Amino acid sequence: MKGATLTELEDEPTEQRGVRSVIRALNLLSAAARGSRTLTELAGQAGVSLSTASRLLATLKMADFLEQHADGQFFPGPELTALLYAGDQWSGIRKLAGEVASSLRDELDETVAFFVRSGNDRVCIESAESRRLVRRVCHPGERGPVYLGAAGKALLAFSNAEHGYLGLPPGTDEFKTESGAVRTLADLRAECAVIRERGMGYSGRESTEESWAVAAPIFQGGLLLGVLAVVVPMTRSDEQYVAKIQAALQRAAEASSR
Amino acid sequence: MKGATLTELEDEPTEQRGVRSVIRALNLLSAAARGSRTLTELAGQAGVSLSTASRLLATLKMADFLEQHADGQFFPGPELTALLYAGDQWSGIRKLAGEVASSLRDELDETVAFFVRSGNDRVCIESAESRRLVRRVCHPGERGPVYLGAAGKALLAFSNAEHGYLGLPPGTDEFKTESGAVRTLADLRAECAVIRERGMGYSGRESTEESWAVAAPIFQGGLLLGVLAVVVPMTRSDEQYVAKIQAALQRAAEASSR
DNA sequence: AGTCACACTTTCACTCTGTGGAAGTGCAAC
DNA sequence: GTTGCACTTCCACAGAGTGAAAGTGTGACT
Repeated sequence: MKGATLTELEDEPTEQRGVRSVIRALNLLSAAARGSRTLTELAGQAGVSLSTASRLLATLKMADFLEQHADGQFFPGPELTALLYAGDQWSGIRKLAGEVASSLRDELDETVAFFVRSGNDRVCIESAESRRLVRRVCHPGERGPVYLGAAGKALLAFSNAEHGYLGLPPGTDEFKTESGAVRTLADLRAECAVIRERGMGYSGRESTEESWAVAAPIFQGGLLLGVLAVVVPMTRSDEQYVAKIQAALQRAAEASSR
Repeated sequence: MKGATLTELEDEPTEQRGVRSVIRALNLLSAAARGSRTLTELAGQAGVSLSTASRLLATLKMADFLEQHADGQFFPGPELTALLYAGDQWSGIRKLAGEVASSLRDELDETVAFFVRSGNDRVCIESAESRRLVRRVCHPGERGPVYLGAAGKALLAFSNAEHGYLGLPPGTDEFKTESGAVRTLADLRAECAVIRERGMGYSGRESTEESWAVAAPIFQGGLLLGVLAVVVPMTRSDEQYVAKIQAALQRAAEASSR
Protein backbone atom coordinates (compact mmCIF):
# COMPACT_ATOMS: atom_id res chain seq x y z
CA MET A 1 0.00 0.00 0.00
CA LYS A 2 1.22 3.42 -0.98
CA GLY A 3 0.07 5.34 2.09
CA ALA A 4 2.44 3.39 4.24
CA THR A 5 5.48 4.23 2.15
CA LEU A 6 4.85 7.93 2.27
CA THR A 7 3.99 7.90 5.93
CA GLU A 8 7.33 6.33 6.69
CA LEU A 9 8.96 9.60 5.76
CA GLU A 10 7.52 11.06 8.90
CA ASP A 11 9.34 8.86 11.33
CA GLU A 12 12.49 8.23 9.38
CA PRO A 13 14.91 8.11 12.29
CA THR A 14 18.14 9.18 10.64
CA GLU A 15 18.74 11.78 7.91
CA GLN A 16 16.39 14.62 7.01
CA ARG A 17 12.77 14.28 7.99
CA GLY A 18 11.23 16.95 5.84
CA VAL A 19 8.67 19.48 7.02
CA ARG A 20 6.15 17.48 8.97
CA SER A 21 2.96 19.37 8.27
CA VAL A 22 3.78 19.40 4.57
CA ILE A 23 4.38 15.66 4.43
CA ARG A 24 1.10 15.07 6.21
CA ALA A 25 -0.76 17.37 3.88
CA LEU A 26 0.71 15.63 0.84
CA ASN A 27 -0.34 12.27 2.27
CA LEU A 28 -3.86 13.54 2.65
CA LEU A 29 -3.80 14.92 -0.87
CA SER A 30 -2.63 11.60 -2.30
CA ALA A 31 -5.25 9.72 -0.39
CA ALA A 32 -7.97 12.04 -1.63
CA ALA A 33 -6.78 11.83 -5.23
CA ARG A 34 -6.76 8.05 -4.94
CA GLY A 35 -10.36 7.94 -3.86
CA SER A 36 -10.60 8.41 -0.10
CA ARG A 37 -13.45 10.75 0.65
CA THR A 38 -14.34 11.25 4.30
CA LEU A 39 -12.31 12.98 6.96
CA THR A 40 -12.05 9.86 9.10
CA GLU A 41 -10.91 7.73 6.21
CA LEU A 42 -8.35 10.29 5.09
CA ALA A 43 -7.02 10.80 8.60
CA GLY A 44 -6.67 7.04 8.96
CA GLN A 45 -4.83 6.62 5.68
CA ALA A 46 -2.41 9.39 6.51
CA GLY A 47 -1.99 8.34 10.12
CA VAL A 48 -2.91 11.73 11.56
CA SER A 49 -5.24 12.76 14.34
CA LEU A 50 -8.69 13.93 13.33
CA SER A 51 -8.18 17.49 14.40
CA THR A 52 -4.94 17.77 12.49
CA ALA A 53 -6.45 16.17 9.42
CA SER A 54 -9.35 18.56 9.62
CA ARG A 55 -7.02 21.55 9.77
CA LEU A 56 -4.78 20.36 6.96
CA LEU A 57 -7.70 19.45 4.74
CA ALA A 58 -9.15 22.89 5.32
CA THR A 59 -5.85 24.31 4.12
CA LEU A 60 -5.84 22.14 1.00
CA LYS A 61 -9.38 23.25 0.37
CA MET A 62 -8.51 26.92 0.75
CA ALA A 63 -5.78 26.46 -1.82
CA ASP A 64 -8.28 24.83 -4.23
CA PHE A 65 -6.33 21.57 -4.19
CA LEU A 66 -9.39 19.86 -2.78
CA GLU A 67 -13.04 20.68 -2.80
CA GLN A 68 -15.65 19.63 -0.33
CA HIS A 69 -19.20 18.83 -1.30
CA ALA A 70 -22.21 19.64 0.81
CA ASP A 71 -22.16 16.20 2.43
CA GLY A 72 -18.61 16.77 3.68
CA GLN A 73 -16.83 14.49 1.22
CA PHE A 74 -13.53 15.61 -0.26
CA PHE A 75 -12.69 15.53 -3.96
CA PRO A 76 -9.76 16.67 -6.08
CA GLY A 77 -10.07 20.40 -6.60
CA PRO A 78 -9.55 22.68 -9.57
CA GLU A 79 -6.00 23.69 -8.77
CA LEU A 80 -4.95 20.06 -8.54
CA THR A 81 -6.68 19.29 -11.82
CA ALA A 82 -5.04 22.27 -13.46
CA LEU A 83 -1.65 21.39 -12.05
CA LEU A 84 -1.80 17.82 -13.20
CA TYR A 85 -2.88 18.67 -16.70
CA ALA A 86 -0.44 21.54 -16.96
CA GLY A 87 2.49 19.35 -16.03
CA ASP A 88 1.42 16.39 -18.16
CA GLN A 89 4.25 15.40 -20.45
CA TRP A 90 2.45 12.38 -21.83
CA SER A 91 -0.81 13.69 -23.17
CA GLY A 92 0.30 13.02 -26.74
CA ILE A 93 1.42 9.48 -26.11
CA ARG A 94 -1.61 8.42 -24.22
CA LYS A 95 -3.92 8.12 -27.18
CA LEU A 96 -1.52 5.85 -29.01
CA ALA A 97 -0.94 3.88 -25.80
CA GLY A 98 -4.64 3.34 -25.30
CA GLU A 99 -5.18 2.09 -28.81
CA VAL A 100 -2.27 -0.32 -28.81
CA ALA A 101 -3.14 -1.62 -25.35
CA SER A 102 -6.75 -2.34 -26.08
CA SER A 103 -6.14 -3.97 -29.43
CA LEU A 104 -3.52 -6.27 -27.91
CA ARG A 105 -5.85 -7.00 -25.00
CA ASP A 106 -8.55 -7.98 -27.47
CA GLU A 107 -6.14 -10.29 -29.21
CA LEU A 108 -4.84 -12.04 -26.06
CA ASP A 109 -7.53 -11.38 -23.48
CA GLU A 110 -4.81 -10.58 -20.98
CA THR A 111 -4.30 -7.26 -19.21
CA VAL A 112 -2.09 -4.93 -21.23
CA ALA A 113 -0.59 -1.79 -19.72
CA PHE A 114 1.51 1.10 -20.94
CA PHE A 115 4.28 2.38 -18.67
CA VAL A 116 6.43 5.50 -18.78
CA ARG A 117 9.34 6.55 -16.65
CA SER A 118 8.78 9.45 -14.28
CA GLY A 119 11.78 10.19 -12.10
CA ASN A 120 13.00 6.87 -10.80
CA ASP A 121 9.61 5.21 -11.02
CA ARG A 122 7.69 3.45 -13.69
CA VAL A 123 4.13 4.69 -13.84
CA CYS A 124 1.22 3.09 -15.67
CA ILE A 125 -0.56 5.73 -17.73
CA GLU A 126 -2.98 3.54 -19.63
CA SER A 127 -4.26 0.00 -19.46
CA ALA A 128 -6.76 -2.40 -20.96
CA GLU A 129 -7.96 -5.10 -18.63
CA SER A 130 -8.33 -8.78 -19.38
CA ARG A 131 -11.89 -10.08 -19.26
CA ARG A 132 -10.99 -13.44 -17.77
CA LEU A 133 -12.19 -14.44 -14.32
CA VAL A 134 -8.64 -14.64 -12.99
CA ARG A 135 -6.73 -11.60 -14.09
CA ARG A 136 -3.91 -9.32 -13.07
CA VAL A 137 -5.29 -5.77 -12.89
CA CYS A 138 -3.15 -2.73 -13.48
CA HIS A 139 -4.80 0.66 -13.20
CA PRO A 140 -3.40 3.92 -14.51
CA GLY A 141 -1.48 5.55 -11.68
CA GLU A 142 0.08 2.28 -10.53
CA ARG A 143 3.63 3.15 -9.63
CA GLY A 144 6.77 1.37 -8.55
CA PRO A 145 10.56 1.55 -8.70
CA VAL A 146 12.09 1.37 -12.21
CA TYR A 147 14.37 -1.47 -11.29
CA LEU A 148 11.58 -3.93 -10.52
CA GLY A 149 9.40 -5.83 -12.95
CA ALA A 150 9.49 -6.36 -16.67
CA ALA A 151 8.21 -2.90 -17.52
CA GLY A 152 10.65 -1.10 -15.26
CA LYS A 153 13.67 -2.99 -16.47
CA ALA A 154 12.66 -2.54 -20.08
CA LEU A 155 12.43 1.22 -19.44
CA LEU A 156 15.94 1.12 -18.02
CA ALA A 157 17.36 -1.09 -20.73
CA PHE A 158 16.13 0.93 -23.68
CA SER A 159 16.52 4.45 -22.32
CA ASN A 160 19.52 6.50 -23.22
CA ALA A 161 20.33 6.68 -19.53
CA GLU A 162 20.03 10.46 -19.29
CA HIS A 163 18.33 10.03 -15.93
CA GLY A 164 20.17 9.30 -12.68
CA TYR A 165 21.65 5.92 -13.30
CA LEU A 166 19.43 2.84 -12.98
CA GLY A 167 17.20 4.46 -10.41
CA LEU A 168 18.61 2.90 -7.27
CA PRO A 169 18.97 5.23 -4.30
CA PRO A 170 22.57 6.54 -4.27
CA GLY A 171 24.87 4.28 -2.30
CA THR A 172 22.63 1.24 -2.67
CA ASP A 173 23.89 -1.73 -4.60
CA GLU A 174 21.45 -4.38 -3.46
CA PHE A 175 17.67 -4.60 -3.45
CA LYS A 176 14.93 -7.16 -2.95
CA THR A 177 12.16 -8.31 -5.23
CA GLU A 178 8.66 -8.83 -3.89
CA SER A 179 9.35 -12.54 -3.47
CA GLY A 180 12.35 -11.78 -1.27
CA ALA A 181 15.10 -12.60 -3.76
CA VAL A 182 18.14 -10.34 -3.49
CA ARG A 183 19.56 -8.66 -6.60
CA THR A 184 22.72 -6.67 -6.95
CA LEU A 185 23.46 -3.75 -9.19
CA ALA A 186 25.62 -6.00 -11.32
CA ASP A 187 22.70 -8.42 -11.80
CA LEU A 188 20.58 -5.54 -12.91
CA ARG A 189 23.14 -4.38 -15.45
CA ALA A 190 23.43 -7.88 -16.81
CA GLU A 191 19.66 -8.23 -17.06
CA CYS A 192 19.43 -4.98 -18.96
CA ALA A 193 22.00 -6.22 -21.44
CA VAL A 194 20.02 -9.39 -22.01
CA ILE A 195 16.82 -7.40 -22.41
CA ARG A 196 18.43 -5.15 -25.00
CA GLU A 197 19.58 -8.21 -26.89
CA ARG A 198 16.22 -9.98 -26.81
CA GLY A 199 14.35 -6.75 -27.48
CA MET A 200 11.98 -7.45 -24.59
CA GLY A 201 11.86 -7.48 -20.80
CA TYR A 202 10.63 -10.46 -18.83
CA SER A 203 9.95 -10.90 -15.11
CA GLY A 204 8.29 -13.43 -12.85
CA ARG A 205 7.18 -12.81 -9.26
CA GLU A 206 9.08 -9.56 -9.16
CA SER A 207 6.84 -6.60 -8.54
CA THR A 208 4.06 -8.99 -7.50
CA GLU A 209 4.41 -12.52 -6.13
CA GLU A 210 1.55 -13.86 -8.16
CA SER A 211 2.13 -12.64 -11.66
CA TRP A 212 4.62 -12.48 -14.47
CA ALA A 213 5.01 -9.96 -17.25
CA VAL A 214 6.68 -9.21 -20.53
CA ALA A 215 7.37 -5.68 -21.76
CA ALA A 216 8.54 -4.27 -25.07
CA PRO A 217 9.69 -0.74 -25.90
CA ILE A 218 7.80 1.68 -28.10
CA PHE A 219 9.97 4.16 -29.98
CA GLN A 220 9.05 7.27 -31.91
CA GLY A 221 11.78 8.71 -34.08
CA GLY A 222 14.48 6.80 -32.23
CA LEU A 223 13.22 8.05 -28.86
CA LEU A 224 11.82 5.76 -26.18
CA LEU A 225 8.23 6.77 -25.41
CA GLY A 226 7.45 4.03 -22.94
CA VAL A 227 6.90 0.31 -22.79
CA LEU A 228 3.96 -1.90 -23.53
CA ALA A 229 3.53 -4.69 -21.00
CA VAL A 230 1.39 -7.80 -20.81
CA VAL A 231 0.80 -8.80 -17.20
CA VAL A 232 -0.47 -12.31 -16.45
CA PRO A 233 -1.34 -14.30 -13.34
CA MET A 234 1.03 -17.15 -12.44
CA THR A 235 -1.90 -19.49 -12.95
CA ARG A 236 -1.29 -19.18 -16.68
CA SER A 237 2.42 -19.61 -17.23
CA ASP A 238 3.16 -22.63 -19.36
CA GLU A 239 5.91 -22.31 -21.91
CA GLN A 240 3.93 -22.19 -25.13
CA TYR A 241 1.56 -19.62 -23.68
CA VAL A 242 4.42 -17.37 -22.70
CA ALA A 243 5.93 -17.76 -26.14
CA LYS A 244 2.63 -16.92 -27.80
CA ILE A 245 2.25 -13.78 -25.74
CA GLN A 246 5.81 -12.69 -26.37
CA ALA A 247 5.30 -13.05 -30.10
CA ALA A 248 2.08 -11.05 -30.06
CA LEU A 249 3.64 -8.32 -27.91
CA GLN A 250 6.67 -8.11 -30.16
CA ARG A 251 4.45 -7.67 -33.20
CA ALA A 252 2.27 -5.03 -31.54
CA ALA A 253 5.22 -3.04 -30.23
CA GLU A 254 7.03 -3.02 -33.55
CA ALA A 255 3.89 -2.04 -35.40
CA SER A 256 3.40 1.04 -33.27
CA SER A 257 7.02 2.19 -33.20
CA ARG A 258 8.16 4.56 -35.89
CA MET B 1 -0.94 35.83 -12.35
CA LYS B 2 -1.89 32.79 -10.34
CA GLY B 3 0.98 32.86 -7.87
CA ALA B 4 -0.34 36.08 -6.41
CA THR B 5 -3.80 34.70 -5.73
CA LEU B 6 -2.53 31.72 -3.80
CA THR B 7 0.03 33.74 -1.93
CA GLU B 8 -2.69 36.01 -0.67
CA LEU B 9 -3.98 33.16 1.45
CA GLU B 10 -0.91 33.55 3.57
CA ASP B 11 -1.63 37.03 4.78
CA GLU B 12 -5.39 36.96 4.76
CA PRO B 13 -5.94 39.18 7.79
CA THR B 14 -9.32 37.94 9.01
CA GLU B 15 -10.75 34.42 9.07
CA GLN B 16 -8.71 31.20 8.98
CA ARG B 17 -5.23 31.42 7.57
CA GLY B 18 -4.50 27.77 6.95
CA VAL B 19 -1.28 26.00 7.83
CA ARG B 20 1.48 28.26 6.66
CA SER B 21 4.14 25.78 5.65
CA VAL B 22 1.58 23.77 3.71
CA ILE B 23 0.36 26.79 1.78
CA ARG B 24 3.91 27.72 0.94
CA ALA B 25 4.71 24.18 -0.19
CA LEU B 26 1.62 24.12 -2.40
CA ASN B 27 2.67 27.43 -3.93
CA LEU B 28 6.05 26.00 -4.74
CA LEU B 29 4.44 22.91 -6.20
CA SER B 30 2.16 24.98 -8.42
CA ALA B 31 5.03 27.08 -9.60
CA ALA B 32 7.07 23.99 -10.45
CA ALA B 33 4.23 22.33 -12.33
CA ARG B 34 3.73 25.53 -14.28
CA GLY B 35 7.30 25.58 -15.46
CA SER B 36 9.46 27.30 -12.86
CA ARG B 37 12.64 25.33 -12.47
CA THR B 38 15.33 26.86 -10.30
CA LEU B 39 15.26 27.38 -6.56
CA THR B 40 15.60 31.13 -6.84
CA GLU B 41 12.81 31.38 -9.37
CA LEU B 42 10.50 29.17 -7.32
CA ALA B 43 11.25 31.02 -4.10
CA GLY B 44 10.50 34.30 -5.85
CA GLN B 45 7.20 33.09 -7.27
CA ALA B 46 6.05 31.79 -3.91
CA GLY B 47 7.34 34.79 -1.97
CA VAL B 48 9.43 32.73 0.42
CA SER B 49 13.00 33.09 1.64
CA LEU B 50 15.61 30.96 -0.08
CA SER B 51 16.33 28.80 2.92
CA THR B 52 12.67 28.05 3.48
CA ALA B 53 12.10 27.31 -0.19
CA SER B 54 15.05 24.97 -0.15
CA ARG B 55 13.69 23.07 2.84
CA LEU B 56 10.16 22.84 1.47
CA LEU B 57 11.33 21.78 -1.96
CA ALA B 58 13.44 19.07 -0.34
CA THR B 59 10.28 17.87 1.37
CA LEU B 60 8.31 17.82 -1.88
CA LYS B 61 11.16 15.91 -3.42
CA MET B 62 11.24 13.34 -0.63
CA ALA B 63 7.55 12.76 -1.15
CA ASP B 64 8.17 12.24 -4.89
CA PHE B 65 5.96 15.18 -5.80
CA LEU B 66 8.98 16.79 -7.41
CA GLU B 67 12.20 15.46 -8.76
CA GLN B 68 15.47 17.27 -9.08
CA HIS B 69 17.84 16.71 -11.96
CA ALA B 70 21.61 16.71 -11.64
CA ASP B 71 21.77 20.41 -12.56
CA GLY B 72 19.52 21.31 -9.64
CA GLN B 73 16.38 22.02 -11.64
CA PHE B 74 13.03 20.87 -10.30
CA PHE B 75 10.44 18.97 -12.31
CA PRO B 76 7.09 17.34 -11.60
CA GLY B 77 7.78 14.01 -9.91
CA PRO B 78 6.39 10.49 -10.19
CA GLU B 79 3.79 10.86 -7.49
CA LEU B 80 2.22 13.75 -9.40
CA THR B 81 2.22 11.67 -12.56
CA ALA B 82 0.63 8.80 -10.69
CA LEU B 83 -2.02 11.07 -9.20
CA LEU B 84 -2.82 12.50 -12.58
CA TYR B 85 -3.46 9.12 -14.07
CA ALA B 86 -4.94 7.52 -10.97
CA GLY B 87 -7.51 10.07 -10.03
CA ASP B 88 -8.30 11.24 -13.48
CA GLN B 89 -12.04 11.57 -13.77
CA TRP B 90 -11.64 12.63 -17.34
CA SER B 91 -9.38 10.01 -18.80
CA GLY B 92 -12.10 8.58 -20.99
CA ILE B 93 -13.25 11.97 -22.14
CA ARG B 94 -9.82 13.24 -22.91
CA LYS B 95 -9.22 11.02 -25.87
CA LEU B 96 -12.46 12.05 -27.49
CA ALA B 97 -11.72 15.67 -26.60
CA GLY B 98 -8.33 15.52 -28.27
CA GLU B 99 -9.69 14.11 -31.48
CA VAL B 100 -12.56 16.54 -31.79
CA ALA B 101 -10.35 19.49 -30.89
CA SER B 102 -7.65 18.74 -33.40
CA SER B 103 -10.00 17.98 -36.25
CA LEU B 104 -11.89 21.21 -35.68
CA ARG B 105 -8.58 23.07 -35.41
CA ASP B 106 -7.55 21.61 -38.75
CA GLU B 107 -10.81 22.76 -40.27
CA LEU B 108 -10.71 26.32 -38.94
CA ASP B 109 -7.06 26.88 -38.13
CA GLU B 110 -8.12 28.50 -34.87
CA THR B 111 -7.23 27.31 -31.37
CA VAL B 112 -9.77 24.80 -30.10
CA ALA B 113 -9.89 23.79 -26.44
CA PHE B 114 -11.90 21.38 -24.36
CA PHE B 115 -13.04 22.51 -20.91
CA VAL B 116 -14.48 20.64 -17.96
CA ARG B 117 -15.83 21.90 -14.69
CA SER B 118 -13.79 21.17 -11.59
CA GLY B 119 -15.23 22.71 -8.46
CA ASN B 120 -16.20 26.23 -9.32
CA ASP B 121 -13.62 26.56 -12.03
CA ARG B 122 -13.47 25.72 -15.67
CA VAL B 123 -10.27 23.91 -16.52
CA CYS B 124 -8.83 23.23 -19.95
CA ILE B 125 -7.89 19.56 -20.22
CA GLU B 126 -7.03 19.37 -23.89
CA SER B 127 -6.34 21.78 -26.71
CA ALA B 128 -5.22 22.04 -30.30
CA GLU B 129 -3.47 25.25 -31.21
CA SER B 130 -4.03 27.40 -34.25
CA ARG B 131 -1.08 27.61 -36.60
CA ARG B 132 -1.66 31.25 -37.54
CA LEU B 133 0.89 33.91 -36.66
CA VAL B 134 -1.59 35.72 -34.42
CA ARG B 135 -3.34 33.20 -32.22
CA ARG B 136 -4.97 32.82 -28.83
CA VAL B 137 -3.17 30.03 -27.01
CA CYS B 138 -4.88 27.87 -24.41
CA HIS B 139 -2.84 25.16 -22.76
CA PRO B 140 -4.17 22.26 -20.73
CA GLY B 141 -4.25 23.38 -17.11
CA GLU B 142 -5.55 26.86 -17.92
CA ARG B 143 -8.07 27.63 -15.23
CA GLY B 144 -10.54 30.34 -14.37
CA PRO B 145 -13.88 30.95 -12.66
CA VAL B 146 -16.89 29.20 -14.24
CA TYR B 147 -18.85 32.37 -14.55
CA LEU B 148 -16.42 34.05 -16.94
CA GLY B 149 -15.97 33.38 -20.62
CA ALA B 150 -17.89 31.40 -23.19
CA ALA B 151 -16.67 28.02 -21.97
CA GLY B 152 -17.45 28.69 -18.33
CA LYS B 153 -20.91 30.01 -18.99
CA ALA B 154 -21.69 27.14 -21.32
CA LEU B 155 -20.66 24.73 -18.55
CA LEU B 156 -23.05 26.52 -16.22
CA ALA B 157 -25.88 26.73 -18.69
CA PHE B 158 -25.92 23.09 -19.69
CA SER B 159 -25.09 21.45 -16.36
CA ASN B 160 -27.88 20.08 -14.25
CA ALA B 161 -26.86 22.50 -11.53
CA GLU B 162 -25.86 19.77 -9.08
CA HIS B 163 -22.87 21.88 -8.09
CA GLY B 164 -22.98 24.86 -5.73
CA TYR B 165 -25.05 27.33 -7.62
CA LEU B 166 -23.43 29.28 -10.47
CA GLY B 167 -20.02 29.23 -8.82
CA LEU B 168 -19.99 32.71 -7.36
CA PRO B 169 -18.56 32.98 -3.84
CA PRO B 170 -21.47 32.85 -1.37
CA GLY B 171 -22.90 36.27 -0.70
CA THR B 172 -21.57 37.80 -3.91
CA ASP B 173 -23.99 39.02 -6.50
CA GLU B 174 -21.73 41.14 -8.65
CA PHE B 175 -18.50 40.48 -10.46
CA LYS B 176 -16.24 42.04 -13.06
CA THR B 177 -15.09 40.79 -16.42
CA GLU B 178 -11.50 41.22 -17.51
CA SER B 179 -12.44 44.34 -19.45
CA GLY B 180 -13.89 45.88 -16.29
CA ALA B 181 -17.57 45.53 -17.12
CA VAL B 182 -19.75 44.74 -14.12
CA ARG B 183 -22.21 41.84 -14.22
CA THR B 184 -24.83 40.86 -11.72
CA LEU B 185 -26.08 37.45 -10.81
CA ALA B 186 -29.31 38.23 -12.65
CA ASP B 187 -27.35 39.04 -15.81
CA LEU B 188 -25.60 35.72 -15.49
CA ARG B 189 -28.86 33.82 -15.14
CA ALA B 190 -30.26 35.58 -18.16
CA GLU B 191 -27.16 34.85 -20.20
CA CYS B 192 -27.39 31.19 -19.29
CA ALA B 193 -30.98 31.10 -20.48
CA VAL B 194 -29.99 32.61 -23.81
CA ILE B 195 -27.11 30.16 -24.12
CA ARG B 196 -29.41 27.23 -23.51
CA GLU B 197 -31.74 28.54 -26.16
CA ARG B 198 -29.05 29.12 -28.77
CA GLY B 199 -27.25 25.91 -27.83
CA MET B 200 -23.94 27.72 -27.61
CA GLY B 201 -22.03 30.14 -25.38
CA TYR B 202 -20.49 33.34 -26.71
CA SER B 203 -18.20 35.85 -25.06
CA GLY B 204 -16.04 38.77 -26.09
CA ARG B 205 -13.27 40.36 -24.00
CA GLU B 206 -14.43 38.48 -20.94
CA SER B 207 -11.74 36.21 -19.62
CA THR B 208 -9.19 38.01 -21.78
CA GLU B 209 -9.35 41.52 -23.14
CA GLU B 210 -8.00 40.55 -26.51
CA SER B 211 -10.00 37.55 -27.56
CA TRP B 212 -13.48 36.22 -28.05
CA ALA B 213 -14.78 32.67 -27.90
CA VAL B 214 -17.68 30.39 -28.66
CA ALA B 215 -18.34 27.18 -26.75
CA ALA B 216 -20.72 24.29 -27.33
CA PRO B 217 -21.62 21.44 -24.97
CA ILE B 218 -20.69 17.80 -25.55
CA PHE B 219 -23.12 15.29 -24.12
CA GLN B 220 -22.79 11.58 -23.65
CA GLY B 221 -25.98 9.75 -22.80
CA GLY B 222 -27.72 12.95 -21.74
CA LEU B 223 -24.84 13.87 -19.43
CA LEU B 224 -22.68 16.95 -19.92
CA LEU B 225 -19.07 15.88 -20.37
CA GLY B 226 -17.58 19.28 -21.03
CA VAL B 227 -17.57 22.01 -23.62
CA LEU B 228 -15.68 22.50 -26.82
CA ALA B 229 -14.51 26.06 -27.33
CA VAL B 230 -13.01 27.98 -30.21
CA VAL B 231 -10.92 30.89 -28.95
CA VAL B 232 -9.98 33.65 -31.37
CA PRO B 233 -8.03 36.91 -31.20
CA MET B 234 -10.08 40.12 -31.51
CA THR B 235 -8.11 40.84 -34.67
CA ARG B 236 -10.38 38.37 -36.45
CA SER B 237 -13.89 39.19 -35.43
CA ASP B 238 -16.01 40.24 -38.39
CA GLU B 239 -19.54 38.99 -38.50
CA GLN B 240 -19.33 36.40 -41.24
CA TYR B 241 -16.21 34.90 -39.72
CA VAL B 242 -17.91 34.51 -36.35
CA ALA B 243 -20.90 32.93 -38.04
CA LYS B 244 -18.71 30.52 -39.95
CA ILE B 245 -16.95 29.43 -36.78
CA GLN B 246 -20.19 29.05 -34.90
CA ALA B 247 -21.57 26.81 -37.62
CA ALA B 248 -18.47 24.62 -37.68
CA LEU B 249 -18.40 24.35 -33.89
CA GLN B 250 -22.08 23.44 -33.79
CA ARG B 251 -21.53 20.68 -36.30
CA ALA B 252 -18.48 19.28 -34.50
CA ALA B 253 -20.13 19.33 -31.09
CA GLU B 254 -23.27 17.62 -32.31
CA ALA B 255 -21.28 14.99 -34.17
CA SER B 256 -19.42 13.98 -31.04
CA SER B 257 -22.36 14.02 -28.66
CA ARG B 258 -24.34 10.82 -28.22
C1' DA C 1 -39.70 12.91 21.77
C1' DG C 2 -35.76 10.90 23.63
C1' DT C 3 -31.53 8.50 23.46
C1' DC C 4 -27.51 6.94 21.38
C1' DA C 5 -23.90 6.67 18.07
C1' DC C 6 -21.21 8.76 14.95
C1' DA C 7 -18.64 12.22 12.15
C1' DC C 8 -16.73 16.19 12.36
C1' DT C 9 -15.18 21.04 14.38
C1' DT C 10 -13.35 24.13 17.72
C1' DT C 11 -10.72 25.33 21.67
C1' DC C 12 -6.59 25.89 24.23
C1' DA C 13 -2.21 25.38 26.70
C1' DC C 14 2.14 23.46 25.67
C1' DT C 15 6.00 22.20 23.06
C1' DC C 16 8.59 21.28 19.47
C1' DT C 17 8.62 22.61 14.68
C1' DG C 18 9.60 25.66 11.21
C1' DT C 19 11.82 30.02 10.45
C1' DG C 20 15.20 33.36 8.34
C1' DG C 21 19.64 35.64 8.94
C1' DA C 22 24.21 34.57 8.54
C1' DA C 23 27.87 31.74 7.53
C1' DG C 24 29.47 28.07 4.50
C1' DT C 25 30.09 25.54 0.05
C1' DG C 26 30.89 24.88 -4.78
C1' DC C 27 31.18 26.30 -9.31
C1' DA C 28 31.90 29.15 -13.35
C1' DA C 29 33.38 33.34 -15.34
C1' DC C 30 36.77 36.78 -15.67
C1' DG D 1 43.33 34.31 -8.01
C1' DT D 2 39.29 36.65 -7.27
C1' DT D 3 34.63 37.78 -7.65
C1' DG D 4 29.82 36.71 -8.18
C1' DC D 5 26.17 33.73 -8.07
C1' DA D 6 23.15 29.81 -6.75
C1' DC D 7 22.26 27.08 -3.42
C1' DT D 8 22.76 24.58 1.37
C1' DT D 9 23.49 24.23 6.21
C1' DC D 10 23.41 25.98 10.88
C1' DC D 11 21.28 27.71 14.88
C1' DA D 12 18.76 30.34 18.48
C1' DC D 13 14.27 31.92 18.91
C1' DA D 14 9.29 32.75 18.33
C1' DG D 15 5.27 31.37 17.55
C1' DA D 16 3.14 27.88 14.57
C1' DG D 17 1.18 23.56 14.67
C1' DT D 18 -0.31 19.94 17.68
C1' DG D 19 -3.76 16.59 19.92
C1' DA D 20 -6.80 15.79 23.93
C1' DA D 21 -10.95 17.06 25.23
C1' DA D 22 -15.10 19.47 24.96
C1' DG D 23 -18.66 21.03 21.76
C1' DT D 24 -21.89 20.69 17.75
C1' DG D 25 -24.95 18.62 14.52
C1' DT D 26 -27.25 14.86 12.25
C1' DG D 27 -29.42 10.66 11.54
C1' DA D 28 -31.03 6.20 13.21
C1' DC D 29 -33.34 3.48 16.24
C1' DT D 30 -37.01 3.02 19.99
